[in-house]
Amino acid sequence: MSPEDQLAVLTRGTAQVLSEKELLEKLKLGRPLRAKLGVDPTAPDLHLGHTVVLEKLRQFQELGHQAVLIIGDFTAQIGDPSGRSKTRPPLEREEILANAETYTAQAFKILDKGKTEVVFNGEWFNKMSFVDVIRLNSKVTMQQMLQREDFKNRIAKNQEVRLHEIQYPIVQGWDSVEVRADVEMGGTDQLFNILVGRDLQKEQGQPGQVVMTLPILEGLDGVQKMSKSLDNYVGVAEEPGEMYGKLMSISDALMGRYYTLLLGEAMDEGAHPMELKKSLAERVVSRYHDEATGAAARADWDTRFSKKDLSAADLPACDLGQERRVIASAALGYAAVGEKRSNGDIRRLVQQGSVQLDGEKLSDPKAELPADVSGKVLRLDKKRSVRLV
RNA sequence: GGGUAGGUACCGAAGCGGUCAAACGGGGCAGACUGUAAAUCUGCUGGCUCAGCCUUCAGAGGUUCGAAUCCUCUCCUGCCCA
Repeated sequence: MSPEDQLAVLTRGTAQVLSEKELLEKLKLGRPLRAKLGVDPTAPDLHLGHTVVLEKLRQFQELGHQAVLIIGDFTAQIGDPSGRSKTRPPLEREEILANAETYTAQAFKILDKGKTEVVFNGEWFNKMSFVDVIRLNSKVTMQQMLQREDFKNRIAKNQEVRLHEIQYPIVQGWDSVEVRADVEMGGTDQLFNILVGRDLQKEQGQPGQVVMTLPILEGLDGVQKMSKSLDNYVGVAEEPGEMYGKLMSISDALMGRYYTLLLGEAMDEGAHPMELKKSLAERVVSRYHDEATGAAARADWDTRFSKKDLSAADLPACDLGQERRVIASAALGYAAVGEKRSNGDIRRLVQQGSVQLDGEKLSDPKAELPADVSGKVLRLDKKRSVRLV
């Protein structure tokens, strides 16, 4: 593919590219470009928000370029302040390594493993002496760091900014020098960090990397960015039903965004919003599982929620044993779906009519279930139900 | 280092000796309505063997019949000055 055509593909869907002209020049070099993406293994699950940028990296691979995936095992110990209004807690080393493992496994659902160079940035940072660190710091000015919006805002609001946080962009930037990146991509919140990398490269006599940012995907709440720590995400490794259900819960206003950023296409405004949402959910599930699973998730959802027919749905089994007290039974139900709830929580759900046996509200916490419950469906809340054994 | 303002539940924020498991707002959860959307109304939102009991208001002591509220020390944060 000609450099011009490649440029058209690569810039599609991006938030900004600094600059397209430079990217074109690099493409004309005729060698595979080194396209860098840094990920922070702060939690084990990759979610749809990450896929926006991973899909872009895959495009680079498809065009014959070299993907360089940097696992920020070192940076995760600092905590990226990007987009944060608070200091992020750093992680324990073992936790980070375990997370990194799951992370890469999931990233290869999108990336071509054979064409991806995976590096841990601890490789170089763990070897640095304190003098090296000070020297690295000398390449950047305080004023540059203070230009950054997150810091500016926090300072304006009298919130703390700790010194380790201003190291983060410098450290991430140095990664670009180490891997000699030609292009670095990231969410729009990474603009500052990526620019620091570009400056550091120039400082070291390398050509500066092209900066490519991609729009940030809003989380299920439709307001804040999708993030593990805000628990508003859909993980790429999640169960089909879970994934489908989460996608169905997004607001109509959000759907258009998901269509463009996840499916890479414009949403058909004419169709019924619910149809659009079902189709979005089905396609995303299909992508991370397979077509048949996507269709099955949709069919299951239809019986469970559209037809409200829980009896036919595929539910987790739950053996109550001799237990018949309502609260204790519901607690066993939650255990069966892998959730922990306090008795107070459950009592509340019962009193408010959320807990139901075959569609009948069990609103008295002191009542007991009938002796024979086998085959009956115990509904716990909107999303969770179990089949009693 | 000096001065000063603070540290209350998931977050923000009242309370400043008893009637405080702690107002109010946000968030979250549930019910009604629905398309597991939005909007709206209602309820709940520390734990438990739940009409009662237990553990909380940065931490440790103390005063008091009684402390989130008063005193002492400690830790932490903001702001101003150096």
